Amino acid sequence: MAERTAQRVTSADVARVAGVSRATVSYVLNDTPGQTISPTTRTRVLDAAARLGYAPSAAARALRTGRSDVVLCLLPDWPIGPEVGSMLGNLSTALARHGFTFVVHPGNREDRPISEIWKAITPAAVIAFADFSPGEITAMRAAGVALVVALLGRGPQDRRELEMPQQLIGRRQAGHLIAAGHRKIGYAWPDDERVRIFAEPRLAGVRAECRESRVGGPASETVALDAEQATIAVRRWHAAGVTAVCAYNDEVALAVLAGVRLLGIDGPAVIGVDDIPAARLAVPALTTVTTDQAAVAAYLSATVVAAINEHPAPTLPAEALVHVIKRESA
Amino acid sequence: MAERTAQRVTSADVARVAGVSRATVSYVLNDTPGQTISPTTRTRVLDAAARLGYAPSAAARALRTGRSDVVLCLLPDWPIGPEVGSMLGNLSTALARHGFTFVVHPGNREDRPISEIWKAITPAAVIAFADFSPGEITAMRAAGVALVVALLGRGPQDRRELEMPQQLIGRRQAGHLIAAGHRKIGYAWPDDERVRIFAEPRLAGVRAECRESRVGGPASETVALDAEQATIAVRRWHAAGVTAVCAYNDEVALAVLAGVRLLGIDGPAVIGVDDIPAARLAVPALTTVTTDQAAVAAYLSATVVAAINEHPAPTLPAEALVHVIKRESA
DNA sequence: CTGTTAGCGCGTTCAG
DNA sequence: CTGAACGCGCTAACAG
Repeated sequence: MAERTAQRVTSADVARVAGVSRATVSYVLNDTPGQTISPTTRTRVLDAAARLGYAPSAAARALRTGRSDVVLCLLPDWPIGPEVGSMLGNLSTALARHGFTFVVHPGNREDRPISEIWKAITPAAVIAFADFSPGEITAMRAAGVALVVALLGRGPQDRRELEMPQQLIGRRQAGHLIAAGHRKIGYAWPDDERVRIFAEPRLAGVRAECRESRVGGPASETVALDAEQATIAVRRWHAAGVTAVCAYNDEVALAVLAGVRLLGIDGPAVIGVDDIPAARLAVPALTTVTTDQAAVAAYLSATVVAAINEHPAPTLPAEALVHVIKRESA
Repeated sequence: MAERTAQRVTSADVARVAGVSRATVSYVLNDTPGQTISPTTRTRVLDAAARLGYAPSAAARALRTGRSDVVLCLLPDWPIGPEVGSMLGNLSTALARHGFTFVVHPGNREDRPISEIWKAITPAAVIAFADFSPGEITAMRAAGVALVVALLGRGPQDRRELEMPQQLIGRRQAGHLIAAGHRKIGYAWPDDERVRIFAEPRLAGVRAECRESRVGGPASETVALDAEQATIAVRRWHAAGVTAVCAYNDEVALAVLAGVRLLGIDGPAVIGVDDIPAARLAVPALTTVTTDQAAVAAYLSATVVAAINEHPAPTLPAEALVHVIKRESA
């Protein structure tokens, strides 16, 4: 009995079974424009491929075409929550519809230079949350990466596709509080340097909204995720006459609420970001702001696809992107 | 002025600059055993490679060797929290130390057959949370994927590396409550079919611990993430004489606490899983159980590396893996 | 020892 | 619709 060495099925196998050349197999399977293949042959090839379970080697294709259908996303090393998680899931779905395979690299950037990563993947595009260095961008371009997107960051030379949505979050928070009659706003800044990249545009949004409404600009206090420590910030706001606080996210908001409770005062109104499950279970139930992650994902997907095909970039449907969920805390 | 077409640097370029053959370049760069290269030549090659910024084409290498250094992790479509996120980060770090590139695919399995994904990546190993079908496993093996691991699942033929830690979580929860004197335990089951794969082994752990301690086995109630709805379960437990509840995770635990608060009763003790930030901020502060994600990641990494090198698999240091964080709720 | 030549792996694509 | 070459790195066989 022969050994059942499970060999990879190649286009040569398909060609042999179908009784045609490898070139023909390629033309049929790719629907190559400008090549006319008789229906009979086409069927034979398709049948053979199906019967053999043929799967083209991604490596060979990437080698030949110089580009893969993989879109790589580099995650920063801060803890990602379910919100980002669901956005990535949506993005994956959206890109899949355009024939791209979406993968995420969760490693700390310090582990190994990011060049190691895209070298191992040969992606069509790279998406990152933080900035790239100019050298990195050059190197990637040279290696055939079609598109490099930095979602957030400071470099003026970069595209920052997520900057707007983040600012919008701050604006909506402040707008909600101001509409409720508050005239002195506080900002609860996260006690984690790593999320600064998100916190900055959010605070900028709050600031802009306050300025435009001529409301006492945000009094920013750093708030750790600890009731005891949060009391310090709460006391300061209290002394400064702040009546409402925009928090970086729901967790920080919960910390503020915990601080208020600990002090036993009739604290400031609080509004969070994300609508984590714990938000609606808190006392008082937390008013918060959510982003339509599916819409963001669709926008990012469209951006990537457009750039790879050298089409103009789509515009962000900014208005409908962020919603306030009104509960008891503000 | 010539066009500055940023061409990819290939080993041929390095060979030309160094004045040697491509084979020599390969030998030097890979430290090929059994080949002795003079220090002079070696330096010349290394220098040239460095100067040109040479990066071997992963595609070509994968094509030639039939294997890439990528380890692919397929995520299920349930929301992943920071805990899993940090585990993936640790796993990435650990695998990087062994020369592997770790990527995660966050897409829903319904989007496209998973075969599309590993075909596009040609990974050395695939890790998934749920089971693979036998057909999938065969296909992957045939395509050269060295290792296929299902972390959780039911197929007896699969490796289930994470089942133990999950059961351990349940055991620790129940053990803590029993040690505190409780004699009738409840279980708060999540209202999300997708996490069943985690919930089942955890509940099994609780059940086992109860049985061994001859304690009133877990009275399981489904608890939605809503205070109002949680009261139903709390009432039932109350009527049944349950004095302490193990929750599927911290969020479910918070829902139980919210239900208790709403009823205004002197509710059961509650213990969660994960230690999310909101746990310590709750009233009462939530007692919970955490898993040492770094240890799990190290173990998984070792498993993957061992399997790829066809070494025996390591054993899981089960004992030190799960810790109780005692707060006020239990 | 030191290094070279040659051919493979597999899908794509141009000239026939 | 086919033959043949190509993209790039690896490695067996071989010459100095």
